[in-house]
Amino acid sequence: MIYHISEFADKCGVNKETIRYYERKNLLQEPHRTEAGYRIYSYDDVKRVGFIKRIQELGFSLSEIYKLLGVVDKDEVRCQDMFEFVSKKQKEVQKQIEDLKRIETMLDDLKQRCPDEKQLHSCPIIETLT
Amino acid sequence: MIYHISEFADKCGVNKETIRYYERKNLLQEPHRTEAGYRIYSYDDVKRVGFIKRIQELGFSLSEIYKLLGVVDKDEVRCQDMFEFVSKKQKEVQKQIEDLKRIETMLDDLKQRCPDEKQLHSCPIIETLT
DNA sequence: ATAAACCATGTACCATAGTACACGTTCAAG
DNA sequence: CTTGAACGTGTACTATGGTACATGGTTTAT
Repeated sequence: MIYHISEFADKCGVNKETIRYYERKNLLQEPHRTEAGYRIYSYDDVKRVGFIKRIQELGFSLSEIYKLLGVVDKDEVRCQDMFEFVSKKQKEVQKQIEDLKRIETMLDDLKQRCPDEKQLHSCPIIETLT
Repeated sequence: MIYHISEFADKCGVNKETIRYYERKNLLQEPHRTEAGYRIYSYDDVKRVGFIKRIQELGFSLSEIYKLLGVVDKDEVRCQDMFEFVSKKQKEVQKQIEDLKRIETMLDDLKQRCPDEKQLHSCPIIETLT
């Protein structure tokens, strides 16, 4: 199962320019090419882009993702200090979860103060949070 | 307790250009001015910027924050559809929490595979996640 | 009364994460 | 064997969220 760039981008749910962009940023290795120079992708590449998009949504920057992918690519250089990197990121993630839980509560309170389910007024919740 | 822009920005922990930027983006209302036109801020403004920065870190965009602040500002227009907006955002936040928990686990597993606490190799974890 | 420090406005610039476009080549169908 | 879709490269442009700077007015301390 191999794909050219358009089909590949479709399978990944991204624009094909994004694929070329990820290649420039080294998130995707140089793909194999046809005789004519057309890029060729495999299903593994689809999974890789899926991973990128998923953790990107969770607030990882592309350069952080590049670092993390060092593990997948077994790259000595990027794997240096991976333990520290992962530990630091984990702390961030834990804090983020705690904060999001508080935001969830805030949003809940905000909804509760919405008598006609259309308008919200004189809400002290956000001030409480500040 | 009133502040000019530099002291105000310091109290908020942001650059003073950021304050002017937030003003342009209507996240901060036009401040009062001195005779000479200098901006004047209060402690309430500090709390407001604090709120903005805090929920921004949690993945809210400035335009979402602008919308949310409609509640604080008791702005009829921005409060329209606030219930729907808040409900939608809440679902997003819940999903984000779930995803972050999975990422936390992934990071944990990643650390566990780090025998000398310095290097990580041949890790199938990320593939599991993809 | 003059320099330093601060403020104003406006515009330019930066990074991140793409997206679009121009221009040329290749492939596949009619 | 030509025409159109898909591909290649390179460069420009977009949005978001700022940051920096040029130019000029204001305030304060000496």
